[in-house]
Amino acid sequence: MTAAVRLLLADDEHLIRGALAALLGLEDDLVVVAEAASGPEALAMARAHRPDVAVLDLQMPGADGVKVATSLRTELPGCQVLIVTGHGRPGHLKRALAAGVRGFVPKTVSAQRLAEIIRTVHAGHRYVDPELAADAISAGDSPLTSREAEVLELAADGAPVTEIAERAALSPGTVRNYLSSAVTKLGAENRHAAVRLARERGWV
Amino acid sequence: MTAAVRLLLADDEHLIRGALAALLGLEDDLVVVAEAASGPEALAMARAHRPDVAVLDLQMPGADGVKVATSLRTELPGCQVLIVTGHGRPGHLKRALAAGVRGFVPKTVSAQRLAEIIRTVHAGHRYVDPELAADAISAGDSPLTSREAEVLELAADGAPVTEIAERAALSPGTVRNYLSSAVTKLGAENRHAAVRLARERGWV
DNA sequence: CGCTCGCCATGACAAATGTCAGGGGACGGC
DNA sequence: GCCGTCCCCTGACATTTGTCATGGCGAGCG
Repeated sequence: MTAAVRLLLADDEHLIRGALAALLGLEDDLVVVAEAASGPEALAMARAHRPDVAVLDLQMPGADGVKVATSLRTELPGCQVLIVTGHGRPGHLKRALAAGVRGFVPKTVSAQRLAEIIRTVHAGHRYVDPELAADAISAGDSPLTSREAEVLELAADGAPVTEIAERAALSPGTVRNYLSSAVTKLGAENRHAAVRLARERGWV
Repeated sequence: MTAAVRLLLADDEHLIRGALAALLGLEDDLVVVAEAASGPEALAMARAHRPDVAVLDLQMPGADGVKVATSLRTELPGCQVLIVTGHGRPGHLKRALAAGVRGFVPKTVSAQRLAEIIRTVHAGHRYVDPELAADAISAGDSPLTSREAEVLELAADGAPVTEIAERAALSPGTVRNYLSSAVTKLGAENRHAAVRLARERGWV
């Protein structure tokens, strides 16, 4: 018989992580060798235990799942990464795939299904939740240029133009122009609605 | 021996709900009699199965945990409500307690601990996570009047004043006055930052 | 009864923001 | 080399905001 798949579980919600560990541990061919509650901790655990598959939550303190995946890609090329997320936004999926993530599923799947997906990913295949994939495709690519996205992000917390200009080392007029074009491209009423839209689509 | 505590589990994330059901089911004195993935479904399940304790996620499609709790309070007075939440904001705790919720815990607790808390709540006691309680106390009460909060909420999606005025059936000038006073009270830079602050503190 | 407070409104002014029309420079593709 | 695109800026303008002063109305309270 082949050895069981060694898993790393990372999620900041102890309740979920523990429950998941217990359920996945019931499968004969899966074994949880490490758990982590934050991004940095996940990295440390991965280095120490060298799992076959890392199951990462997208939103974690310290470093999010995609960042961790990026680091793992170079440090442990043999370790496949599977991202699990509560509310998946189209842009996140794109970023995740770009980071070399092999699987991307919402938390609405059952544990049974997750176990299957883990096996799929471990076998070298990819798995992306069909619904999330459809969202990502229909949402399309971000129409924003990098500067537009950057300025929009700085505008996210409601800061006035002058402050954004300072933080971006741009002239206030330029900031307003970028903001204006971003708002137009997104079809929003104003920059704040634009920020919301961009966030929803995962473009910031 | 006494009969086992009958539980209703409601959470839109199947992964968590299933895992939780499995883990809590392992306890001798707990039995999961119903599961739901949305607010309305939770209500229907509660009516059908009349559980002793309802374990509700705070954020669910349809109706959030607090709304469900309010309905349950009148329909099934014998059913104690325990709210579980990912990221607890101070105001939510306050609203929950006002709705007659008996327990309020973050998802960072372990399943073991949750089982104990369920027993505590079923025994007629209350339980609030110490950390969340501290946050709620230090954050204090909302300084906003009801109209200020209402207008601020309508401003949340970045709508212009005229639109807010329309939706609130107020004059645009009045809206600006309320917004202005809310911004002042919260010590924010502008209304959008104010919305963020109020959200963080759970005041909207 | 007078007081305070929340509620709703108006009008006016200053400041911030959204929009438009420009113009230069860099860089890659045809 | 020319063209398109993105980058960065300027200046001017209309619109939207934030802020303030002011007033009327009703409810709760000493």
